[in-house]
Amino acid sequence: MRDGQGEGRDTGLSRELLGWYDAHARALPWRVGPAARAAGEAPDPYRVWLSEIMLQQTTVAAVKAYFDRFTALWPTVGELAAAEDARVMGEWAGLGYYARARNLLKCARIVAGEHGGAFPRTIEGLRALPGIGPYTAAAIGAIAFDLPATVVDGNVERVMARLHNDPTPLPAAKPRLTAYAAALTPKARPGDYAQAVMDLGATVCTPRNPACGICPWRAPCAAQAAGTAAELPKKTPKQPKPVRLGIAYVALREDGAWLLERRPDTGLLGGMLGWPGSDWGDAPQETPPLEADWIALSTEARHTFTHFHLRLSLRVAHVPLSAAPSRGQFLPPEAFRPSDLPTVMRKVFDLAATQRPD
DNA sequence: TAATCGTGGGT
DNA sequence: TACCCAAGATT
Repeated sequence: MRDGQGEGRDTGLSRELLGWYDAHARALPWRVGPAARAAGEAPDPYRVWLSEIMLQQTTVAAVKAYFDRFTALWPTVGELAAAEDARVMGEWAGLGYYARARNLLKCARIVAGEHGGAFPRTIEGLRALPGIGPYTAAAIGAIAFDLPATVVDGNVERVMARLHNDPTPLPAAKPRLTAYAAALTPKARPGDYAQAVMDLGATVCTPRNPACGICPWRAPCAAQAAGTAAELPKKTPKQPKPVRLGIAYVALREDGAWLLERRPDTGLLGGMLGWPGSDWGDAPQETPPLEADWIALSTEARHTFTHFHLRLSLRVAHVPLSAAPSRGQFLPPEAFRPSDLPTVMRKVFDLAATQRPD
């Protein structure tokens, strides 16, 4: 499909984009910018990996503080590998998609224990590690090791759909968009190029109101010519979110300890701390974790997950030192920070700590 | 293949 | 308010 003409065009396109990146690259805590890179500075594969895991389905703005905190606490993969599970899960709390944190630890321990602390330098080797899929393997390979790998994230899908004015809805369009992206990937500076396409998507070729007027790919863009850029990419309609109901129990012992439980490693909020409670469904049943004078709060906690809305009714109780719960364990104040809780559970804490029972 | 898995910000 | 979206992986 790619004849001599096409090859030349593609080389021109990547050169245009790299030139734009040299002038407009975002400065990011985990990034070695184009000037420093040209001067020979190499990125730290640990920092590249950590940032890529955090950035999965997560905005740059949300990641920055977590990245700074993690790298301050654990500057190397070996130190992260030696951390306690509960500590890492607590630091990840609030960032979401908690399987990432569990796989982060698994991966760190494999790299530290089986690879001498060095990340594999091949796409296949990276891809074999927990939490590293097709995108992340390509990103680490290109950015950390300058492997000629093609990254395809949401930015790249959008940029390619517009560049080729492809109306095929996602996710069905992904294989073709991947082929488009692969055909454009240059052999020179693949790491900078990968970051350049993503920067273009994040700052110019945005989902809404794309800034086509300042785009380095304005001339070759088929959607720009057709006037369809803002409508692409097409996506298949999403399923409506059902409402689920639940009950959460917040017990405060007289010495200031809170009754919390560690959720199982699999499923929603896996591996995180939470308040004991009912199942979440159509008709939750009262399942208090201990006998007490439970007081119902008038305000429920509302939270929306990826695929359902949750309304949690709250029950609070003050209990004596002799309290013997059937679930969970009492954590004294010095062993528990509200920031260790996933957001939905922190909402429960905030309501229980501030609402007056009635 | 399709469902599951979080959260905060923007519109 | 409600919906969309963000550097996806796993099963």
